[in-house]
Amino acid sequence: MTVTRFAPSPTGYLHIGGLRTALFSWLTAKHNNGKFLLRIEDTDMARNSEEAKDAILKAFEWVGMSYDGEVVYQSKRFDLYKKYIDQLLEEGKAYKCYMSKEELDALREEQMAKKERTRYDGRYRDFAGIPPEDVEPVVRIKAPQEGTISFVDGVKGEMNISASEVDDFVIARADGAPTYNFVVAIDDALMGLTDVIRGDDHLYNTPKQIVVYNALGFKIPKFYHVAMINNEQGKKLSKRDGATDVMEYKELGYLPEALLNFLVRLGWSYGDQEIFSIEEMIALFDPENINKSSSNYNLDKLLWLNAHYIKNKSNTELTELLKPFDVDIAKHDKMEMLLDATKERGKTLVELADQIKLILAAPVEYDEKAVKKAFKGEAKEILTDFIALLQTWEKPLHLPTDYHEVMEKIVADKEIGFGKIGMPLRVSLLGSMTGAGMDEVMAILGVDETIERIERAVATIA
RNA sequence: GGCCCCUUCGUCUAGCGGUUAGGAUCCAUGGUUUUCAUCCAUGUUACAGGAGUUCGAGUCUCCUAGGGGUCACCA
Repeated sequence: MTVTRFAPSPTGYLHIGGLRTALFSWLTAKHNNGKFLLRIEDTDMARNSEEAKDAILKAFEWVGMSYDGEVVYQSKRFDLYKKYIDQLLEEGKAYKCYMSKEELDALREEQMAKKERTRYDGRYRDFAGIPPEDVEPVVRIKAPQEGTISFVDGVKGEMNISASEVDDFVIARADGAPTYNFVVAIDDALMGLTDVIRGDDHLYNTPKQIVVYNALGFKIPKFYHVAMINNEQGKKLSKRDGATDVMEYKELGYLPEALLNFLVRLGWSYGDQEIFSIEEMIALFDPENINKSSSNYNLDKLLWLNAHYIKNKSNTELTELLKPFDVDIAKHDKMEMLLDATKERGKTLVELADQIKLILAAPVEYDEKAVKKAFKGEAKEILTDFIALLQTWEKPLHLPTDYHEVMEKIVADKEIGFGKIGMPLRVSLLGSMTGAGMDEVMAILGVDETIERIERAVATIA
């Protein structure tokens, strides 16, 4: 059975790039009817935070990616790691290193001066003498001293790393706490991982982890190293480039399905297809098709996808989604009409909410440019006549088409173009030059409110 | 600096030895619309550079350039 995982360290919010690797892992598991596990990498007590962990879990909840079983916390598994450290020590596959920090620093400086790669020189690997008393030892694992460590990466292809690139790295700190590369290998093995999909930045951890797998006799999973997401300029994504925290997207009015659709197409594709429902992603995703090269974040595409998903949401769903954006129209008797008139005009829920607010609340001020363009010439006269026409209209005024008839009448009577009445009317009702169709707006407002708004506008025209 | 990875329209990408190098987004233009948006149509724009292999190279090899990753008792 396919088992994948996402293993964040709780040092901050869930990053957009992290969400993509999580998505790839999740899709791989779902596609194969396997399991997707979540593990919190909190071995570094000094840098962890409970809030960060909660924030990550919350982000997962928002996008709807569910994990199987219980969340695994590495901080609760120290006894287990200790057992393996002792085992390796006993088997002679690991050893205590009494090198002090000062000595290590000196070694590094020397290597850097000689422009060599900085690496531990293995001085305690076969140490049999009397250890210095004032140094708490770390435990180092014996890495192969010659040859190459090879593995097939599902994204990068065949990888061959020279043994000289991997030194006898620390698996237990002086205080006994295990280190990252050690516990990752153990947990991935014990949790039954078959496929490890993670960021490109872990590529060089892989040979180290393979050393651990081999020392402990664990089965090595398949690795996939996914390239980074850069900003539009191809540089590392930073907060200056817009939202990097997944939850910010929620606040900015993005739909999780749009964000996921956007992310899945960064580094992966299925022919020419752009729109993927969650079900389609699951059905079609294959990590073997992940691109080798890094991709750039592109807001235009996200916006386009978001608009697409908003347009295709039902009005009922939309009323719920709009609530956090100060628009509660669940009980509005013209709810359907309101959304039909606006849902194609907002690329985000924020924009959609703004459109609706424009209709719900009478304008307190009129857009300056709009006034200049619309409230001029015979506008005042036309609007006044329009009010009169509405007041004396004998047919029912309920539907947009009803109001359209009134518009047609005034256009015919006064022999003017639609624009002559449309523009001043729009500014009168919404205070702006753009927005929903007039017929719809009037039908939503009703005759009384419509007339009131026009009267108020007329009063401002000199 | 050592080691490793990457490079097709501005951006996301298709392509897997023979294509007028395709799609999407963006932008522009036109149509629809009382405005805006939607929608539809049309258009501009790409194989980083250089050698080779081959009858033929975006696709294979090498070199150069550019970009990125990594070298912790951090994850």
